[in-house]
Amino acid sequence: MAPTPIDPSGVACSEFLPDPGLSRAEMESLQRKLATTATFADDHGVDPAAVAIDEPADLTDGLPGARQETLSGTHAEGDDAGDSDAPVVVGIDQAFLTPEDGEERAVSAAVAIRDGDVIEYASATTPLSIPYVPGLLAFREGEPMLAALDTLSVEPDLLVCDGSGRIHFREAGVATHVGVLLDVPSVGVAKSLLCGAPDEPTDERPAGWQTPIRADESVETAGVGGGAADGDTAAPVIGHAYQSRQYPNSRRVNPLYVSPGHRVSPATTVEFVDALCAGYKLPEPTRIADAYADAAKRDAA
DNA sequence: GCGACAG
DNA sequence: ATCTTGTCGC
Repeated sequence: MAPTPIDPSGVACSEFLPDPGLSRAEMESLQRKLATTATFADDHGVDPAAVAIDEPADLTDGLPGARQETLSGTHAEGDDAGDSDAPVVVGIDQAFLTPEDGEERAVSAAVAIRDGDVIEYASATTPLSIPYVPGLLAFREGEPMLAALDTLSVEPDLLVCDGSGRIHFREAGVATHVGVLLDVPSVGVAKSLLCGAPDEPTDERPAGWQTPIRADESVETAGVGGGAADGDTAAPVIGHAYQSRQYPNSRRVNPLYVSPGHRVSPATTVEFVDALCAGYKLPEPTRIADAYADAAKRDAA
């Protein structure tokens, strides 16, 4: 099914499509508009405990098989599919094909997980028309992501994106773009900080540790209403640094930088990521999508 | 002008 | 993101 031309929020999807003709200023303008449309508060009805993953997937011997959904009209008891009432979490990641001579292509890989098990894989290979520019990542990778998500048969209750959401110069990272366009709850998980500042230093923190990331001078806050002179108001929390894993000694692990994409609050974003991590630095949906993207890339090559 | 910046 | 083997440490 083709992407909806206009999403429920009133943002025209066509404006979002990668367009080499769009100037940088125009793309930035669209992001400000998108940020105004985005919701950085909880509006999802998904309990973090309901999406928790306890056992990490074993990726040393290939990808985990997708468990078949029960296809019969009625619920079957005792089949090997998980709880079909549990929320569906979709992790998505990209890999790239850059031939010496040919055109650059993106391989988008989406993994749907329910009740701790992979229930579906979906990927799409798309030509890229825009180079990577910090702050404009969504205009490069957003379309490929939508293409992969479009082939999924299940509806995501929560989307876990690679990269930032609200932690962005205009509060419109790729997780926000995709979340708003599909009007699905989404969070962004980044391995490095794009902008903003942590309340506390993030070095050598134990697993489970977190600290708020607040908007700094480089962040244009969309906010609500007119221009209130924020003289002594604390800068808004746009995300968190979250230490998902740490080694007992020596070698240090950097924290993740997690932020709301759409319809999720900063605090709940951390809860989701915490629940989705199962012993590795990256949350399982992202970790599996990452492996799937590499596999799909090999097949495409 | 310099810095600085997800994937 | 991508180009890439071995290697230090739990």
